[in-house]
Amino acid sequence: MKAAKRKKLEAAGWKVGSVSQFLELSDAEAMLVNVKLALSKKAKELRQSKKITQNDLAKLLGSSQSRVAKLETSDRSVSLELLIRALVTLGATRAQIGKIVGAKAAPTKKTSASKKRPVKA
Amino acid sequence: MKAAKRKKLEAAGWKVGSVSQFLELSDAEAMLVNVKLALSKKAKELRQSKKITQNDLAKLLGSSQSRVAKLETSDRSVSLELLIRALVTLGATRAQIGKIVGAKAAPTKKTSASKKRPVKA
DNA sequence: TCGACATATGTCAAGTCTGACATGACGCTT
DNA sequence: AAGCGTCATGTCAGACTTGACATATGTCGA
Repeated sequence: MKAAKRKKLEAAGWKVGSVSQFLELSDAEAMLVNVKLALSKKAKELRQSKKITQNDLAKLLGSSQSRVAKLETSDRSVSLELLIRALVTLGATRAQIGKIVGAKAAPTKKTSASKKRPVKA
Repeated sequence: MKAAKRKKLEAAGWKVGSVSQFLELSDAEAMLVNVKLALSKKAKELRQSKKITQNDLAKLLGSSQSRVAKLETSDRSVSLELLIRALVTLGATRAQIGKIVGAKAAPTKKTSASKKRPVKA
């Protein structure tokens, strides 16, 4: 990296160096995990309050019971998009979803050993 | 679908039938498009306010300039996840992101002919 | 106990997203 | 004009996500 560029980045508030990228990424990653957790929790609550089964919701979503189950247990294999589609389908408004996303994570409840990466062994 | 089940769903507020699923899905889909638009707009603003280039951000994200460009132009091929990673990396807080997600869509500005699906021709 | 239902977990083929690369367009500075 | 920096767009192999299915576990009432 050229000195001029480095200077520019530092001026913008970056600690330039290989460490920075790593830290920023884990920040974002951790944040995403929390958001997903909150969203899936809400999805489960909403579905249950509507008194419909995972299978019912799956049909409304054009998906399957197993995916809805994974959705509600925050399985690694569910995307943010699916989570939000589920919430909207369950009647959540954009404002409500925004509120969940914006809410600070609850004071680190023992988030039992989150499993490691091998989505595809 | 058995009558009992249908009754249960209707009680929960669903118009049961093939139409319902379709409507719910396009609802969710449209909402997601709007949210993505808002997020990418914000990402571009944030990056520019930090006076860094797409390439700089790409490095911080562990991605590439082209993907950041697609990100900022709301290309169909960018996920919500990437958008949010970018925002966090740019320093946005969870609350700020939640606010964007929750904000109602601006009164339908002429969203010039959004291209059709062939992500992969 | 059995059967029906609801939910959880594993697997997989098919579809989607990603980083990387190539290239094009535009504006500046030299 | 040529070179450079910045951003946009197309393409592709590899990684990830999805719906579907099989199967396991738990619950409840007959």
